[in-house]
Amino acid sequence: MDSLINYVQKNASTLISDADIEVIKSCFISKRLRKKQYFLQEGEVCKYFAFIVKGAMRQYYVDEKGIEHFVQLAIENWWVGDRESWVTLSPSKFTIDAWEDSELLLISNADLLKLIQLVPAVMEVMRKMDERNNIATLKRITSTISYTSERRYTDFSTEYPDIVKRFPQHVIASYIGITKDTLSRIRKKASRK
Amino acid sequence: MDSLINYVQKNASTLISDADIEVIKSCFISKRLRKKQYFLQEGEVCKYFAFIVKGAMRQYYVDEKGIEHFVQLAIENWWVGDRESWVTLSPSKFTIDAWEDSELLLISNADLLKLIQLVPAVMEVMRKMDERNNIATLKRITSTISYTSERRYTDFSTEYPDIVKRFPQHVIASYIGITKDTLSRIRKKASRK
DNA sequence: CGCCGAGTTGAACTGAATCAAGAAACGTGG
DNA sequence: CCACGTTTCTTGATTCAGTTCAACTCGGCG
Repeated sequence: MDSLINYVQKNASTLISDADIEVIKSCFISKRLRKKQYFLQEGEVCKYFAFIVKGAMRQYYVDEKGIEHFVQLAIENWWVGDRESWVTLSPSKFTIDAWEDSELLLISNADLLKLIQLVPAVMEVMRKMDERNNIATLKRITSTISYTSERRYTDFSTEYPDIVKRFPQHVIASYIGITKDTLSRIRKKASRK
Repeated sequence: MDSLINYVQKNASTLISDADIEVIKSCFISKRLRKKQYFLQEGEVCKYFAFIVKGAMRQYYVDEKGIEHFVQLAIENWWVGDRESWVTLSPSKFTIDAWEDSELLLISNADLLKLIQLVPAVMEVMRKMDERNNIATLKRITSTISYTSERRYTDFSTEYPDIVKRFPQHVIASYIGITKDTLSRIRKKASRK
């Protein structure tokens, strides 16, 4: 729990009282996942959004040919979940699983809405989370529609070196929208320098 | 102004009082733009986020070769602006201009933060806006990393027919990450049915 | 009328995908 | 701790989707 409280405090502009800390804690559910375990399977409703205390999670879409497209990769102090399914309680098109043994803190949309009312600082923190998310995804889109795959990879690995270290190459490749074969060749080319 | 108030009321779960409406109105600045006029030029700070009362706006990134990559297209009842620049007051990498004569309602980040404090319903509305934005951009990413350009175009034009109608083809092409030539061929192929 | 931005089209080219095969790394159970 | 199977990564040959470039058309609009 501490890392969540830390995260909230770091992103809030005011000091969080001990009473508020207790309220926040009471809204989350702890969950542990082993590597390869599912957090969400395609077709299920994403009842909980998760704050990652420890571990690494992958969110992906499986197309008609059965190919997995990784749309989000998340590690400690990030959030993971299918926002659309979580908000609308509709079945998800995505699958989310643990890539490392992970510790999560779960919260339902209803509980988060309540929590936001009770502790205004949480509202601020969530707004900032959304804000960062919006900014980051727009950058990702700019990158995919503007640059070559080589440029996308070098940009990504300098911006998120920790992510690149913790997931296998074929996952990174999929995330930036290329095949593992192409990424292997890009890396080979880049290392000859 | 009415369309903004409408937008707020539609997205709020409680009734907005007349007093609140006055407060909201007082925080926004009206602005008219003629077709082709800039709202934001690369290198400037995006001081204001804009609610589009009427018109159509384009946000794009110009790469080293001088090619424009359209990252956002917006019409009535949407928001436009460079979120990162607006929040951090750093120079923007994007250009935003009017594609039709437009009427905008502008607000600075500082004023929005104030307004959120004064009128809690606005907080709720902004959160929903962010939420939708996050969901939509993740869909866009899923689409660009998973599908062929043909599929991306048909999906986009069924989901946003109004956008497709109001912007020229080469802009739409850039938005979905292909060249105007390719889009022209895709459309030709699709019409032979 | 003349010009300019938008769209179309063909031909040549190219970056990346696909397919297949082999090497390396990894982890799990005996 | 070794052996075996699985997953990951590499590499070459081929194919293909999409780009590039240039020429031409069309439809406004000043």
